[in-house]
Amino acid sequence: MTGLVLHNTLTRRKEPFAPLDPGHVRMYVCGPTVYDRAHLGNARPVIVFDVLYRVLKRLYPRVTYARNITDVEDKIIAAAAANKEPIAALTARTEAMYHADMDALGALRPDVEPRATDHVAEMVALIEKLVARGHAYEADGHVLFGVPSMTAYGELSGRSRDEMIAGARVEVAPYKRDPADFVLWKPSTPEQPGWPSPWGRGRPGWHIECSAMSERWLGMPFDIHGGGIDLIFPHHENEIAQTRCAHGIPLMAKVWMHNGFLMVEGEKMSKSLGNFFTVRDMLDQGHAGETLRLVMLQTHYRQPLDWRAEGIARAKETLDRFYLALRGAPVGAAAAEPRAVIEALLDDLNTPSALSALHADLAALNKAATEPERASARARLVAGGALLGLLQAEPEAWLRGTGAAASAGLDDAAIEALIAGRNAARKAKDFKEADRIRAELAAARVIIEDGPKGTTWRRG
RNA sequence: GGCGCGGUGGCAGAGUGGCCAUGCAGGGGACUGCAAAUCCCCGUACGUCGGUUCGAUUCCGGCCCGCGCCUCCA
Repeated sequence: MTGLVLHNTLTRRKEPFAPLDPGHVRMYVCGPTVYDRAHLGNARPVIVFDVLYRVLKRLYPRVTYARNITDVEDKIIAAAAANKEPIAALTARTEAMYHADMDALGALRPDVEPRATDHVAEMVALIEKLVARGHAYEADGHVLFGVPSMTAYGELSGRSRDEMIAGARVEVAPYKRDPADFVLWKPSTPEQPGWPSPWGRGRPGWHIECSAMSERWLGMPFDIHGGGIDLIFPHHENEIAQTRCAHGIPLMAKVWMHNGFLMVEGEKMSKSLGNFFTVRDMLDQGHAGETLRLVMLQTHYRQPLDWRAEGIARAKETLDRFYLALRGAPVGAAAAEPRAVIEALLDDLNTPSALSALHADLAALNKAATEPERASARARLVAGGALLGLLQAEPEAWLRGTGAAASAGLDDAAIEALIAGRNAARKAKDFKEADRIRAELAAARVIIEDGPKGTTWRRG
């Protein structure tokens, strides 16, 4: 018994987490469709489930985290055509950018990142099984899942087939036997990417890849399936239908977790509103990945998150405070994570509460009197931060700043020279000159602090 | 229309049937050449109307407001 409690969308409540195999926890999270840069909304689940991954690794001997890469999809086809480049070139480039951006956010790489195009055979086999069991049928070159064939359809999203049809706003394709049926396989034209199948050359529908890849890499059933709240319906509902019906099992994944929606300045992020930001946009504006990560973790994962410029600035200042304390403390032996941080995370990943606990540890470090006490308080803070994927940078490097923000103004040597000049003035009691130099540094966004051990500086 | 989520102090944001969130901002103090940082102290809250209860921000119901999903959007 570890004490980990997670909110399960299937039951709409928090439940104690008990792995199917206590020796091996298996988690699947829906990954990117690689046709464009990852935006902030894509980044949220990556960070949320990265924290869960860290917590699970801390609690269990073995964790397998799988996150797919969707590299066949109609938006990809359209984007490649617009760029006049081969699909494989687009997906490979986008995947590399995705990795670079998620690495910048401090997200650990999953244990496996299966690509859809590497699992077409498994998808075809799964669809054949569904056809054989009477859950799918071929019509007009498509293979469709027959929703009425599954009585339990709708358990995750809490909507019945009738409700879905009643609310449907989209015209039903004529080849569907039932308006709720969804595509497992669709035909490709000669220009479109396609694979041979019993139903002719074609490509997979959206949902089937996750059914195929989660089974291939995690086995069935597995422990945790995660993604954004907007994936509950139809994506996850349909994944469940496919997997359960293909195998005749009552459960695909034990716990289904969904992170809340991300808004920007109170509005839905969209290209038409001009508030659409990619992770790279933020990094290019000079924000550190760790700052962006903290913004995400300051709100509980199931709550809606309002992304605001104000919040980014505050998160940066918060990290400055932590790193300021870490810089001033001696490095000692590694320590255990603070209990309060762990307990907050065990309670359905309550990261705001964990951060609150981390602030208490920060205060403890600032108050610690002796060097051994300071070393141990520092180690606890770093260990607690590690669970959240924070505070792992070199404090001096963090405080001096990185990238564009650091190189824009005075360089390190110039700053040191000015500080030396100011200290000479201070020694001579020429405080007017000392203050002038301080103002000069401040104008270059350099903050200096006179301490008992001399003057330190950081970029604000 | 159907399904679901949320409305907490100046701001962000946890949480709880009766006692503290936390951070920022603000006020006071210590320290400092002055600052900065740090430490100490302080104020202000639970959309609305009812109900349950000895007691509700916390449970239940109505209402108002905001948001998400409803066939390929994380």
